[in-house]
Amino acid sequence: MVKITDVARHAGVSPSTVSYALSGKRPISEETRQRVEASIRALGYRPHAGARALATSRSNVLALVVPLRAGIHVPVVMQFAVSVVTTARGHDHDVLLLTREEGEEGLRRVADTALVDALIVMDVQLADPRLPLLRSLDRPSVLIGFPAEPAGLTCIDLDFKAAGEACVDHLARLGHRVVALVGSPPEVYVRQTAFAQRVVQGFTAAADQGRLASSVHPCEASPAAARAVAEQLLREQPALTGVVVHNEAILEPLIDAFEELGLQVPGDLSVTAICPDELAESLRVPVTSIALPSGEVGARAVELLVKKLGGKAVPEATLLAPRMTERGSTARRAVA
Amino acid sequence: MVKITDVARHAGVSPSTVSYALSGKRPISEETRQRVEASIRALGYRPHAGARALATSRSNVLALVVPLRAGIHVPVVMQFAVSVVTTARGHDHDVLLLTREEGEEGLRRVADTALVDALIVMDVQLADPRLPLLRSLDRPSVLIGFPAEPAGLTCIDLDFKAAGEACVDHLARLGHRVVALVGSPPEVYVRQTAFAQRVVQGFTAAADQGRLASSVHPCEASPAAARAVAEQLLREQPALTGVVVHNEAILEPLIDAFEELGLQVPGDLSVTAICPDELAESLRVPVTSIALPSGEVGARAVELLVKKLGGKAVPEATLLAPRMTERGSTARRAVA
DNA sequence: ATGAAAGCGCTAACAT
DNA sequence: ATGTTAGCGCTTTCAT
Repeated sequence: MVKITDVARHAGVSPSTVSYALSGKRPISEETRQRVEASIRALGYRPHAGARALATSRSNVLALVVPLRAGIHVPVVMQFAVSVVTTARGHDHDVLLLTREEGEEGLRRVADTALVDALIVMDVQLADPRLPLLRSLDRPSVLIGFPAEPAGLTCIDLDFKAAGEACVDHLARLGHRVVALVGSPPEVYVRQTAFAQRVVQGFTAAADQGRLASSVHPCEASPAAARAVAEQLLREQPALTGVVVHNEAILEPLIDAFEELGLQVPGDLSVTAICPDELAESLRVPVTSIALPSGEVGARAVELLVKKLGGKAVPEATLLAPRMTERGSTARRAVA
Repeated sequence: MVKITDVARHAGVSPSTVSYALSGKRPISEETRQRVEASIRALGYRPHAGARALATSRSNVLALVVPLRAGIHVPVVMQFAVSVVTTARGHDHDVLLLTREEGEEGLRRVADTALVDALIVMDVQLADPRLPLLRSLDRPSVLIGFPAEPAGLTCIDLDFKAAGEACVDHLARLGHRVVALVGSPPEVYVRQTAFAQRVVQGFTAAADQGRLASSVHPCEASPAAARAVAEQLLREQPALTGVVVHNEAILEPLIDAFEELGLQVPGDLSVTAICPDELAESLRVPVTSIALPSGEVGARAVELLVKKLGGKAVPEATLLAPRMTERGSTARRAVA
């Protein structure tokens, strides 16, 4: 292994000069900088990550904790992870992948051993058991999603409440008076995952304010469950003309079920969703939707973390405004 | 930060005793071990990862290079990654996530800086530009997939050739005489991704040997493309009764298209696939399939790597035998 | 503008 | 069975 002293000898300078030439933390004459850089290339020198971490107490590694449980749409997690890695690399950091299964002990481990400088935690629940730990850790973190008590933590997410509202407002503007929210699987609500709750809040609030009749229906991630919900809605809410779907897995089967039950989308029923744009675009009936901007959230999360690592203050809460794209699945309510 | 000398002082022993108590690399009297462990807990001591890496030249971190390109089924990648992380943790290792976009320079970087001890590379192509680098690196690696020239490398994957054969054999045994393979998007073949090619080889070889008429059809990952292929097959191969699908994204739309075109599955057409079990199970018509065992491949890859790190020899090639599960989508050919 | 040298926290000879 | 100590490779203070 070629080390900094090898480079120093080859360039005829001291190790510290090589170090400073690399970091730019003190002025180096143009001439010696050239010689040092030439030697580095000639010898193929790479600073040893562990040695550097030891000397600087910085590993330049971020931890990313991903969920892998029922009811979470996998491509969203993946896209998020990729965007975190890409953005982190742009700031000279690498990313250590942790699963949620490691629990609090896992977070403590990577933080206390100084394996990582900071942490990004996905899939935050309203009362997340990891919150006290994250508050007490000596390393900064960013949460994806908002817990019930976000004080003292840095959180970022799509503004799901606003997203729920935007869907209802869109439907109301098109003249719809009876709307339903088909949501995530029951376990997601039982777990009190924040984002699912917030959609419900926004949906309900906007419906109440606009004096729409509304109802909420959790739904398992299976075509059969989608079919069941569709049948139930037709039976119990015959006046229904607007549906908001917040469940990637059943968006397509649900629309299929409605059509098989004789309802045209958007002729008889307007459907809008909160889901990744790629999904909304790819369906047989392209769906008007609020984008789930996983890539942007990931990138912003890393940027927040890098700022915190640099000692800069960052806002505790970052809510990304919902962005709606109209596609073919919503239309003005047909007047009977 | 609490360090090993703090623990030593607190326990009234030397730092090396603490170190050895932790590693078990030399005998410690039961009594002092107790004292040391008590002190460790009392102080909440965690060895500094960087310091340890510097002293041992082992970071206990594995690199995982994931693809994120068109034509790759995301859940498979994710499941693989999770299984790698879980298995690695079982061997006291962590996982650094790299995207393929970092290229050879990225691999060289994490290897030469000693950030990682070893590498797992997914989505290997027949003539992968990273192969020479991986051969020359001073750190062990395991490839997921087989390049054209695997000599000197450790590779593991499902035996895709055998999988292609098994599908044809299954169909042949049911009396089918004209079969088609609906494969991955064209770009996957153009890129010469090994596994796609091998399915074609196995499919074709088995068909030729069994004297079945056969044809191969790449297919984009869109319902429209699936529909087009279905129509083309009916038009050009009216005698077709058996289809092998190797393309997760279009398995469901393709079956839908066949049925819309008036073909019952499995009454008129037997369909078998190479795909994750969860997908095959979840369809309206559960599909007879060869499992894509991402979890097992990930776990085995880590185990191979850990063995290599331990200085043990491992086989260059590991081919996982295909495992077929019969579900509702294949049946004996109806005799006209 | 550059060099010398003292750590960073841990492990593993080399003692005893 | 345990202690002493010399590094591991790098950064950064302190000199000059």
